[in-house]
Amino acid sequence: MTFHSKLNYNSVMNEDSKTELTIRQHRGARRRAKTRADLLAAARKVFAKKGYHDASILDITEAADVGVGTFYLHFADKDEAFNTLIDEVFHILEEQVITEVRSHEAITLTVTVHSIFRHAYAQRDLFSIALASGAQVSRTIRVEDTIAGGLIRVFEQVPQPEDLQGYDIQLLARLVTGVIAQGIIWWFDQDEPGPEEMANNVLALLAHGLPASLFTHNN
Amino acid sequence: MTFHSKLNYNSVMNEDSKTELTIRQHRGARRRAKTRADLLAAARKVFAKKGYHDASILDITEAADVGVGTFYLHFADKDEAFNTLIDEVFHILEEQVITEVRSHEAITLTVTVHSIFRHAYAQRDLFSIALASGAQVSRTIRVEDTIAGGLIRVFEQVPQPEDLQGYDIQLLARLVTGVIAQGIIWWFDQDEPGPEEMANNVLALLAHGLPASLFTHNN
Amino acid sequence: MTFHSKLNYNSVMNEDSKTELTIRQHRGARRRAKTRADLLAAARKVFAKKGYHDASILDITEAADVGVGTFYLHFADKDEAFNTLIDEVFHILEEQVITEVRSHEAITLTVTVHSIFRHAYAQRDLFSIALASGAQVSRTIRVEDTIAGGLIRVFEQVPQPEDLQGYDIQLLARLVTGVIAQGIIWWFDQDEPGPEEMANNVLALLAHGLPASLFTHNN
Amino acid sequence: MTFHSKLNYNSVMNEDSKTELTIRQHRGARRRAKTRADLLAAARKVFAKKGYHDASILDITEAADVGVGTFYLHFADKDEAFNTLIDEVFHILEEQVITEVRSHEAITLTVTVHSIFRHAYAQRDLFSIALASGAQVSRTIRVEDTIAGGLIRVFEQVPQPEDLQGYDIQLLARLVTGVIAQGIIWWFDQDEPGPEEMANNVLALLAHGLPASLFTHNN
DNA sequence: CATGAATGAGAATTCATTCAT
DNA sequence: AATGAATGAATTCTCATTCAT
Repeated sequence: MTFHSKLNYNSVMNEDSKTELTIRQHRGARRRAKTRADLLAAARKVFAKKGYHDASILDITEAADVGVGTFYLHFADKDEAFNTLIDEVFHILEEQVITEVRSHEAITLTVTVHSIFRHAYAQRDLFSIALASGAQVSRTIRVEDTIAGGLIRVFEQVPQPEDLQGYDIQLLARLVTGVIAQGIIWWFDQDEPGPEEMANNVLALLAHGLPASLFTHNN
Repeated sequence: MTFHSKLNYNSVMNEDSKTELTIRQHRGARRRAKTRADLLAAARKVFAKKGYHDASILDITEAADVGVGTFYLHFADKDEAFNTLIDEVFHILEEQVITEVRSHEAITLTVTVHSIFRHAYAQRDLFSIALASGAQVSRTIRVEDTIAGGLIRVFEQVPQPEDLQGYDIQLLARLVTGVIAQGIIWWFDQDEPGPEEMANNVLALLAHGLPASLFTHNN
Repeated sequence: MTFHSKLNYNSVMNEDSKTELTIRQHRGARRRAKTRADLLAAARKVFAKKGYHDASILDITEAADVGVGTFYLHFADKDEAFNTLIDEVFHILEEQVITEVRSHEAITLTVTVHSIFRHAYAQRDLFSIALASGAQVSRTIRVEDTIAGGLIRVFEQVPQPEDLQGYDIQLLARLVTGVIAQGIIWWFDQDEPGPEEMANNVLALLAHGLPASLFTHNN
Repeated sequence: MTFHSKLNYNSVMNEDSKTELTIRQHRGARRRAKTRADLLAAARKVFAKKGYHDASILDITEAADVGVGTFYLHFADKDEAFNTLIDEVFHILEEQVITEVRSHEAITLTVTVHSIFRHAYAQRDLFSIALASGAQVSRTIRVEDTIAGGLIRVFEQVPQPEDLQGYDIQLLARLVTGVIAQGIIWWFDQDEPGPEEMANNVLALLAHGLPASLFTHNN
């Protein structure tokens, strides 16, 4: 888990800070980071269990075993905590997918989709909240945007760009995102199939489409 | 808009009811139905604007220009008003899709998808709420269930069932639902493309899938 | 049941009232009285079941099978309906006790107490409400006042007034009322013993008091 | 007033708590206890003035000069506050009566009744509410039960049990409770006579009963 | 830094009462 | 006279947020 971006938060120091003080601050900073991590872990648990709206700050602070006021020392409000949580997971998703994809010779949908599902399955709890409550929380970067963004990057690197001619890339990415999102939502209630098989299902659909007989009616 | 199912509410009449009584009852019932319709219209507007959770009963009654108490004369709580709204639209969707599909020689995905998008586009506001808040409201029949249900019916009537062999119909229906849902969600922020073109986009994806070059990396 | 005191309520007549009109009014008056009686009967039932505060006007009008508005045609508010009910029962109590007592040669506590319990047992439902809710309703003549009043009359007619010398008649009447009231309250939960035996119990206590051994400690 | 049972609320302390911590905790706990006491005092005043049903939470918090929400920090609802109040007084009554009675050679009605009235007079306000509203509040241990319970204990310790033969002890205790309760209710409106004289009146009635001339009519 | 008692705005809900028909 | 739809004041209760310690 990485909180580095937040750690300098309070690092503006008192003018009379001495070496000793610096050490103290380090201790404080460490404690602070620990508390913050506790809060985020608790928030995740609580959000997953109760959903965004029914989760109260008290729920979270109790789960984190800290005082109510402490929450506000780390987050401006519930929104911020939620967004932090979501952002975190998505940054990891992005990084991980990028890394995994890079380790292959080319960026293909196959690799990307597998990678997404693998990560989403491991983090089912958060993805549930994100997909269920995302639209409710104003400032949230919608999960779908992240996925769609990843897909667009894949589409743009297609070897024969003419293959995608005629498609509205943006819309296309969205529609494909829909398939993937539903795959993840499927895990709300059931754990089967696992990520690899799920990816295969989705890829099969995306690769060949549905049987022609569903679209026309020849007699 | 049809509230017919509710209009008989007060129409059970005493056998010995006189013309005068009948008129009286009618006036009351008519007023009642009008108020109910106003409330539903207001609820629709408010839900669309603020989302399920941030809409308060007061918001709704003010938009409907009735007293707070009046709301509770017609609905037990916010949930019930919301569900009424959703149910209504979905019953109409179902009926309309079924009717439209029937008027064709065979039930094809083509017809179904076009029909769904046509209806959803006309009712974009409600579909937004339904797709965004659905998961938040316990009793709601999730929109996705309705769509998936319709798709399953289509799948089951495919002329050559062997074409779908190997597919998990339930999951498949879900995944396809995802594409359609994202198509509708697309209309959250923009009005283009219209329903027919949207349907065509979706159908193209579903019929042929994505270009093979996206999946493999031949050199 | 006597509503005579209320029946002239609306009897101020239009100047142009004709004989025919009078007849019509009679019909109206009869109908009016019937509705009023229905409402009182319903109120009694509802008050007995739910208590004063939890009984709503709607409860009463529904039980009486009339419209809500009708209630206000007969009573100014809930209080008035309640008080009417109580007053009625107490007037009957008074009349009945007076009649019964008169039929005996002399007014004795024995006769009075038996008479009170007989009546109270028959009307347990109303007495319950009166004793339980009486203090809650501002304008109500408290039940205890009625009983105490009756007792005072008995005390004042005692053949040898010197027997009561030293007693504060008012307070004494109250204290005795307490015994009787508790006898009635006893019937909240149980129906045994019946009125005659209850009266005997109370009279035994009032006649001889409790055994002396309870008061002193001789060894 | 003793809130001791609640005072240890926050006093469970970390073993490694330092002096500083102890003080901090004490301050919080002290403030909390003070607020709670304020609320109870205010509730007492408000209940006494308006009765149970007409007292609103707002009335109480305004009288206590705290925010509305604060009430709910200390009591689940109006019922709980009311019951707390009643329980408190009755536990004190019980303890006090028991103590006083013990200090005498034997448990006699004389001592018990005097003790009850002495306490009830000092707490007239609360006893009023308790006797007037008791039946309205579901969970309340009815005041009468407490008094009756005390009396039963006295009756059971009578030196010559055969003296009470033929009496239904339960009912008898209730009836006697009625006398005592009416004595207390007498103080609703007037302050005279004081507790000792009141007790004497009641004891006189209970010891010797009423003059025989009230019961029979010999000429 | 951490705490948790206190706060009060805001939400839901009820119900006595009015009034057009 | 009767009706019942509509009203809105009043009440309970919750919870994000503040702040003294």
